[in-house]
Amino acid sequence: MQIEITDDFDLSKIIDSGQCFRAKYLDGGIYRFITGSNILYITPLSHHSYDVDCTAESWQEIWLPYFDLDRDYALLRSQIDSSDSYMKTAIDYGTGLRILRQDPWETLITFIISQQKTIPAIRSSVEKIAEKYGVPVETPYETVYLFPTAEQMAPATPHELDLCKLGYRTPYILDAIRRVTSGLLDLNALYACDNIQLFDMLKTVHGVGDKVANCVALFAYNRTALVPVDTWIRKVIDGVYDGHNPFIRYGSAAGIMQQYIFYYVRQKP
DNA sequence: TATCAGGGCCTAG
DNA sequence: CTAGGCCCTGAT
Repeated sequence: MQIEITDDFDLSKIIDSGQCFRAKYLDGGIYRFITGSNILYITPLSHHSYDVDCTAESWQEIWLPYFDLDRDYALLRSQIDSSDSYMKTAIDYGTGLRILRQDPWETLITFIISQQKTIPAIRSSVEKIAEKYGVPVETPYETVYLFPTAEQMAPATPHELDLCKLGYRTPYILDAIRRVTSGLLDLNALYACDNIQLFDMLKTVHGVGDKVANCVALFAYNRTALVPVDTWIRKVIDGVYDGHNPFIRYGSAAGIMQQYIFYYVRQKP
């Protein structure tokens, strides 16, 4: 099926933006995304048109929200304070980025793992978990292992998880599994919570601090007013903005601005 | 081979 | 509130 996307949409930038760790580029111009039990192969054609291997219903119900395509990013970019030259540069550089609406469970586990790891190391651990506990799906291109649900991960032992190179994070993952499978933490119910409630509930999980909670809120629950502050963003706030958080002023788009700057500081030559 | 930092968080003091 | 420790990997 062929679709048209006229707003900002750059698949390579999205994949390299550090918010998702299983999306990838295959050969032949094909990009692959996974969410829940859905797998998408998408190929840019020409002039805002793309080939996707899903049905119209699936595009509408799953992938359109996944890529946050209801939001007008070009409009957002046009509303930036032009006196903020660093922000302007970052946004020009990162045009095409989008904030994904990912699966909350996968996002929670992934960002617990992310602490004190490089992106390649995160990818490796997440992939190992999928291969060990996830359901395999045969596609025309490859065997994909879906990211396991909390229930599917429930039998995991500390020794098994150690094989996924989680290090000191293993007890954190076990705590997350326990809280979700017991109903103590209902990730679906959190969609209805306000930002503060969501943030506080996520932080009840051992190993989830401010940064990880903000990442899950932003990259799964699309809470774009929230700004994860990691070491890179910290450096920009301190070095470029003299310690003053430059994102707050953008209100409900603050988290999106953070993503442009995160991408810029990581990728710029 | 050795060293270092990596999208932090928890605990003790 | 702050310092130190944490398990491991990828990069140099």
